[in-house]
Amino acid sequence: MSAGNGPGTADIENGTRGISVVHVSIPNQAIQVQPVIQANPTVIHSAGNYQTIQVVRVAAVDEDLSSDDSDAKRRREILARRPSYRKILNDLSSPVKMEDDSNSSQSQDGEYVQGGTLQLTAHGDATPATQGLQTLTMTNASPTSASNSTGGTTIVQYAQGPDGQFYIPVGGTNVQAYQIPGSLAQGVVMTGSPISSPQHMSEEGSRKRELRLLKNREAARECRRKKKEYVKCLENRVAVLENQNKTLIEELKALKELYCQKDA
DNA sequence: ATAATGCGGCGTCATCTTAC
DNA sequence: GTAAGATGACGCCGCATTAT
Repeated sequence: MSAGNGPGTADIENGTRGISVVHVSIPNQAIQVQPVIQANPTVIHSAGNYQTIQVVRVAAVDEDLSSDDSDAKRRREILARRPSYRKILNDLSSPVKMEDDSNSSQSQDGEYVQGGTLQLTAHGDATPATQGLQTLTMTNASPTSASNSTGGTTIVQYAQGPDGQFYIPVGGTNVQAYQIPGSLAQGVVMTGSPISSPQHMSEEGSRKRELRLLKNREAARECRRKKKEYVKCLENRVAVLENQNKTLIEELKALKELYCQKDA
């Protein structure tokens, strides 16, 4: 859909689940861009003499969708779960690429940093580590992680004993038994005795659980970070639209005055 | 000084989404 | 269909601010 009224144009793309992405193009001279908005390339794309902003439109609960039963169902779906931030950001055609496991994100100063899901990379000699600690790098893990962190990258130290178990130091002094299943530790060559007995099975189960919790912990942190970023993005859009609204109101006022003068 | 309150972050669980 | 990732919901905790 496209609407061209006066100096500006608007295109609406139907997104998923009641979300529409509205592309609004208005002349450069009709918009004053605040620095904070310019710092966020997801908001404004410049095309010649026009600035294009995108407005996410989320259908209100009672809006339009309530026309029939299928719409009611759709509405329930919307209420049940909003689309993921990844999806929303993709819909916005944002430079914030959320592709597969290589999510990107925006840092506080507007710079985009590489981020994403837990990515384990082995460093050093991955042979049985009775000779010392090995490290795993977790890309874009939270700085508040229990492990050592440097600017979005968390280093997890571990040691592998002669029994094939991996040990992760806890609190710098304690060493907690922790075996990383081979299928889950990407890029890490796992050695160790085969696990078959019921006791080993239960140990394996609890280790799997621990690993799942660890990964989910990291995922939750990442999700919160993305959510904050998303909210920040929306706030920026609000600022843009308020500014645009103000400018248009002033323009309208000026045109009215001009018209009245001409009429008198 | 201390209780009350609000806020933000965290860990976990359950469930949904996505990729294969 | 399944495994792994993403995210909403919940409860907990620590910290800052405010009221008493």
